[in-house]
Amino acid sequence: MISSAPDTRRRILSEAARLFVERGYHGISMRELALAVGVTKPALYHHYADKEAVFLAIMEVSLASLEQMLVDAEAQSGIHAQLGTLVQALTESGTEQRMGLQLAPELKHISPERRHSFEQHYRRVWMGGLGRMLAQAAGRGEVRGDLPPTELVRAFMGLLYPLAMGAPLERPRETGEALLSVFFGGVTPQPERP
Amino acid sequence: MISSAPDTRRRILSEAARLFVERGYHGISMRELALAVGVTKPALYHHYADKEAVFLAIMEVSLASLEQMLVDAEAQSGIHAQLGTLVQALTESGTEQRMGLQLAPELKHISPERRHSFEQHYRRVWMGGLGRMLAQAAGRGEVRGDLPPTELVRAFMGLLYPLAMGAPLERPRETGEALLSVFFGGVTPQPERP
DNA sequence: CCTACCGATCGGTAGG
DNA sequence: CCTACCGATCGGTAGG
Repeated sequence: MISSAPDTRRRILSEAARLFVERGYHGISMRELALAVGVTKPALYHHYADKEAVFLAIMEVSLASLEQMLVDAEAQSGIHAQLGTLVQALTESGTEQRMGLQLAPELKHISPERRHSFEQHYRRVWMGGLGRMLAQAAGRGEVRGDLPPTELVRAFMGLLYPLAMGAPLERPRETGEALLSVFFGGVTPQPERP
Repeated sequence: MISSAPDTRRRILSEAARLFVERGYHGISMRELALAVGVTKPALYHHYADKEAVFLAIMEVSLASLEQMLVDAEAQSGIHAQLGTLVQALTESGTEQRMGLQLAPELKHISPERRHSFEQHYRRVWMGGLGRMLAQAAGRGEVRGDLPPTELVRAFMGLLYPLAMGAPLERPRETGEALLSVFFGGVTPQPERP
């Protein structure tokens, strides 16, 4: 006889992530989540201490997924291949992997102690990882050195925003390539460069 | 004897905007809002039919402000001056004018009919205005013609994202200029261009 | 004493 | 614009 606990936990996180993205942290109740999963509400509390624990578990899983994307990207050589790999991973990944980015603004609803702890982790992994890649690229002369790495990270994260947020894109791959092309080359025409 | 109703309405929107940005649509109650404004809860309902009406009133005011920024920007000649004017207006404007951008994701909590009506208005004014400016610039050869205007708008709105969202920036003017510089020139070094 | 739940209800608060 | 409330639902927990 096999325990179904791990599967139940997985289904809780999957349904909760979908509902949190759709309606926000305060937009769903533990009752609705329980109904969507197909268990009773007290059963949710058996698996997760409270609503915040459910939310933070989703964020941790998603952050681990983003971290893996960063590792795969950094294994490439050259900033073009690295960010291309990252953008491709983001556009090809299911909704689940992007949810960390989509749900990040909802962290404001989590109690300060738990929020700050996770935010530290998030910033270190995600913004830290991007910052490292861009700073090393600047060191190799592959990107402009006149802008602080912070601003480069900001610009790149801004360009990634349409890939993660809002309604699903019609042609995510093409949009990803277009955004990356703007990030590297800008929108000013450059007849000299083919 | 002067009626204080207009002032009360203004204060309701001001406090509500602050609270909605801080804690999200479902994160504040009409009781909290009444307390913050210094009126009773039923008094709120005297001025606005319901919670959604308060939220949508904030969005309409903010969209009118964004529309004025677009008008001022379009009066400039050349896409550089136009977007520069727009970014400067965004970074110099108080928090109030940016709230339409910050609160846009919270529209998902508004009932479909009222939401769709506003979203149409929003898209026509904001994305439509940006699209018009960028398409005309492409027609003048000031921006790349190989990317669809939709993608150019997406890229620009993505770059604007850090200006509006998240914690207030330390040096908004410099960040605005850096983001605009990436939008126009990209991050690839161009030794030939001074 | 464990995992995996159940039906019922707690004290408070939501929008109106 | 107030006091005084409503139907319902909120996040979380009781005993078994």
